[in-house]
Amino acid sequence: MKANARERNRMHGLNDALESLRKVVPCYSKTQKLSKIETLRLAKNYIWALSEVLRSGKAPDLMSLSQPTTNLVAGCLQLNPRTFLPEQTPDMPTHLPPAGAAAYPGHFSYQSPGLTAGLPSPPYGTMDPSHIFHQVKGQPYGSLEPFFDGVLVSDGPAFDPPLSPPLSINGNFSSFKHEPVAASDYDKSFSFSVHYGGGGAGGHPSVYGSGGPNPRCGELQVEQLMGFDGHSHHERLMNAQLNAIFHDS
DNA sequence: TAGGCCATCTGGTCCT
DNA sequence: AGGACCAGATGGCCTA
Repeated sequence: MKANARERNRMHGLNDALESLRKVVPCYSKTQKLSKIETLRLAKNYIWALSEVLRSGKAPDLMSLSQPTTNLVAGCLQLNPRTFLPEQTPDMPTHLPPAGAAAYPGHFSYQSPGLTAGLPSPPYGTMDPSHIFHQVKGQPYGSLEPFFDGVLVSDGPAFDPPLSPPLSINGNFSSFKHEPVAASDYDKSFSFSVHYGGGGAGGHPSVYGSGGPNPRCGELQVEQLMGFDGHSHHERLMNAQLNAIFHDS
């Protein structure tokens, strides 16, 4: 019994730490908790993305992303590339779709070898750009350098080999939708919200969900909520890119 | 009913 | 010896 109690407390401490982590990754939602594995993956990618921002001084370029990530960015956001990448014309895509993508424009799909899986992690959470831009932009680099010094030496993406099943993302660029979302489902303090569907069960989205339509979250939407208008177009694009990155696995 | 996620129990191993 | 850590087993809860 004593050993059990210790083990319980130990696991509670672990869960408390995980909960703290949930609150600082850009998908925190009070109503829809990220699973443990999703939290860890998201945190890993969050750190990587922020490191990229610090290293390069700009938002991560889609070209530097893995193919699944790039597909995820496009597929999940369901954005027209013109919206996503304002400088390019729809006739001559330079960033999207990535190599391996099928048809363009209008629609592409990337079928990764092996397993067929849906969106990697479909939390209903939201992302506050301040998580990234206020803390990174506003943070004097000097105070961060001691922490990152000697760490950010690699030029390549710092992603680990995929621990999760390969992604299979189907993106339809032509359907950019604005649909109202029940405000009660989300923390109103967030100004930027991206959420996407997924399968799974157990009261929360599945890590390897099928991505099937769902009354609440059948598709990822980029929405204009309060405060969103205050951001420049470019900044919104950066937010969208980063947000997508954080969901890669 | 199957599958995902979770909490808990439990035995083993390692460390102090 | 006692505590920390780990991993396997088990059962509950929930949703498709």
